[in-house]
Amino acid sequence: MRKKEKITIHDIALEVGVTASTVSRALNNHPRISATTKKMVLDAAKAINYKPNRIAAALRHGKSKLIGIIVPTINRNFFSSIVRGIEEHANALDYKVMISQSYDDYKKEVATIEALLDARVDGIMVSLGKNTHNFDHFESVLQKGIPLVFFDRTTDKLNVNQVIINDYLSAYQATSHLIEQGYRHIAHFTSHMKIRIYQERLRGYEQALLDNGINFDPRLVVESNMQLDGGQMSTHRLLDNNLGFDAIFSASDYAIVGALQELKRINVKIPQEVGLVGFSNEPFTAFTEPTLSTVDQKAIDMGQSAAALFFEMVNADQRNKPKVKKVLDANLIVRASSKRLQ
Amino acid sequence: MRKKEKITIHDIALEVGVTASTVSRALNNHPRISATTKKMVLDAAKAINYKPNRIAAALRHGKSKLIGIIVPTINRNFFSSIVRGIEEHANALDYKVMISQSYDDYKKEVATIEALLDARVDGIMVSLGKNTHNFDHFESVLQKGIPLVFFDRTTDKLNVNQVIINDYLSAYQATSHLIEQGYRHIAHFTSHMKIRIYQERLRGYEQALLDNGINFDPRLVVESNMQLDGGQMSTHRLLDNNLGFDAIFSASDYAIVGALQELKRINVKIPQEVGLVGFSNEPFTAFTEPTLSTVDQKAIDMGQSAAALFFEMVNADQRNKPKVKKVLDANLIVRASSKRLQ
DNA sequence: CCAGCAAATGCAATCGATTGCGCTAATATA
DNA sequence: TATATTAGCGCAATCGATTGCATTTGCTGG
Repeated sequence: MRKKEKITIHDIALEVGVTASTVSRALNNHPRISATTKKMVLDAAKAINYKPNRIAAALRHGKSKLIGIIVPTINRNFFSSIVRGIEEHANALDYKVMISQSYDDYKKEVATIEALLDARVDGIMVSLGKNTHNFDHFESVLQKGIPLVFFDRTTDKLNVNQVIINDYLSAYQATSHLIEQGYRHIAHFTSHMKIRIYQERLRGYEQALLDNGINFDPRLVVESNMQLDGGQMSTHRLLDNNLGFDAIFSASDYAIVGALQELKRINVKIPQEVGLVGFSNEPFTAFTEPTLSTVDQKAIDMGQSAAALFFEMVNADQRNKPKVKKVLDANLIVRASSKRLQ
Repeated sequence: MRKKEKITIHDIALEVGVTASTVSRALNNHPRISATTKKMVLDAAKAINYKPNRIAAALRHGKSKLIGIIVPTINRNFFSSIVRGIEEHANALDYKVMISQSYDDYKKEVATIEALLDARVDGIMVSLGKNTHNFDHFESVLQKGIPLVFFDRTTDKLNVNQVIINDYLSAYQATSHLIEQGYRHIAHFTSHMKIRIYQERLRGYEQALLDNGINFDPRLVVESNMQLDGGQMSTHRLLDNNLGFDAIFSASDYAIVGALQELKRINVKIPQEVGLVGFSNEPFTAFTEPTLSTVDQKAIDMGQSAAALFFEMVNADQRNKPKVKKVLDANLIVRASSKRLQ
């Protein structure tokens, strides 16, 4: 079984009796090629099983039809769903997607940007790492005129297109929900205050308290890494300081599970004694006992929006176009952990 | 701020006063280039911030330095961790990774293979979709001589390199563990019997029963989609048929959570009355109440092994090399749901 | 002093597709 | 009928890096 020769447009040209130029134009549906020739070319292409070499095309017109995506970790339902949304939109337009993970490591994020530029991607979509507070590595992307879209973990220090959810409003609604359920001493689990989403969620939390005549007590706001153990530690801090909280609104589902575990360990009744609301709608929030209320971020929508924004940038004339910030609404999902009325 | 001209080896050549050929060879550390010239070229390259155009290189020597990965869904800790393992290994060798999801859809899997071939990837690594029982789409990959590695969800109908865990042994150990804990009527949740991993896990389950003098009762083996609802339905089937089971070994973590929920709903005590063991060590198994015993598949190891296998194929002379099947050992993680002794 | 050889580099083709420009022939316009 | 258009296609350069085959230079040995 000998190796099949690679078949190129020249083979089609030979077959049809025209030149490669004509074949190329025919394949690209160029208006200056007659319908009959086009048909012959298309038929011949199919007949000899021609596959265009995207690499050659990419070299010629500088488009790789590749989009680079960087997320902190793909290993989260939220991020993998966003990627899914992007992929769906991109594949429909004949683009492929390259995924990289920064693991919340600043250096890796920088290196990944480099790698994507090396790979000559046509655009980059990023959700920032937790430790990224310097944005120089994106400047070179912008300078090269490569479309750049941020989603979810974004920054305002850079003038770029971004897609986010209304973190402020979601937090406001989640907190209001707890208040409606009769909780009054609501704690808040959060993370690095340099990160926009945590700032916003805190802001929504505060405003909801304010609007309902509840005093904001900074001691009830606890920072951690937002992982399971972070949630556990934060819970202990609240307990140890004897702050008498009766609910927790956490900016992360992982942290709220940590709280749930610790509270159950000391026989605190959920939701009767303490109400819990998380953030992200990770699948496991439906698996816990009791099930956890949380905020669904409509990840797939976000991915599709981000992709849509990207393709707008690709098609439109980009010079001096003002950058847009697309804000999606999230969805509070009320489950057992915060429902104590009725 | 005008657009920076693209800088190529010709710019370096001009700078140094040699030709592009020499520059190319110098950059690639060709032995016929003098050390001094090499140094000058390297210095100049750095000075003018030269970035090689991988697309051009790819076109010339037919290597894209891209690896395509296809998984059913990235949205599972197991798969995303495998991808992480592959990525780590690949990036270290200056390869990039393109991830695609088949969503367990046969047609999408076929289309994705096409797309990856179109993108001229240098190799493909696949975990098969649940509904893939025809493998013609891989034949064209093999014919083109493109390295192909299967992992986890593999098939023996194709002569390819593969990386799997010892599903048989893991199931044997999990079942044996339940028996040691005093359970005697152990049910098994499984899925499509066309899929290797489920065959193997069933086999291990059976053999463990046999070796411990327990009768194998086919009515205790329940097939489902292995999702949460599948686990719930399977549990009801067991209950409705009044089969008097006292443990479940599930080939999926999702299904075992479904069982856990249903059993708790009717006040069955876990692990006192019924013991549970899942498979995959999804993160949420540590979040449930009680925590779930499960089998850890060492996903990152698997990814790295798969990548290692791939690079062996790339480097070695591939003709007629016998295909290898790399079998990794998994790890039984005993948590509360199956620990009733002591 | 010159053939002989090796080291170092240049020349030019090549990978496959794209595209500006030009050419031919057919059709339209005057 | 002569000129102006236009449709349809070919020529050849191009994208940037690579590489087989020269070519040049320098050195060794006879």
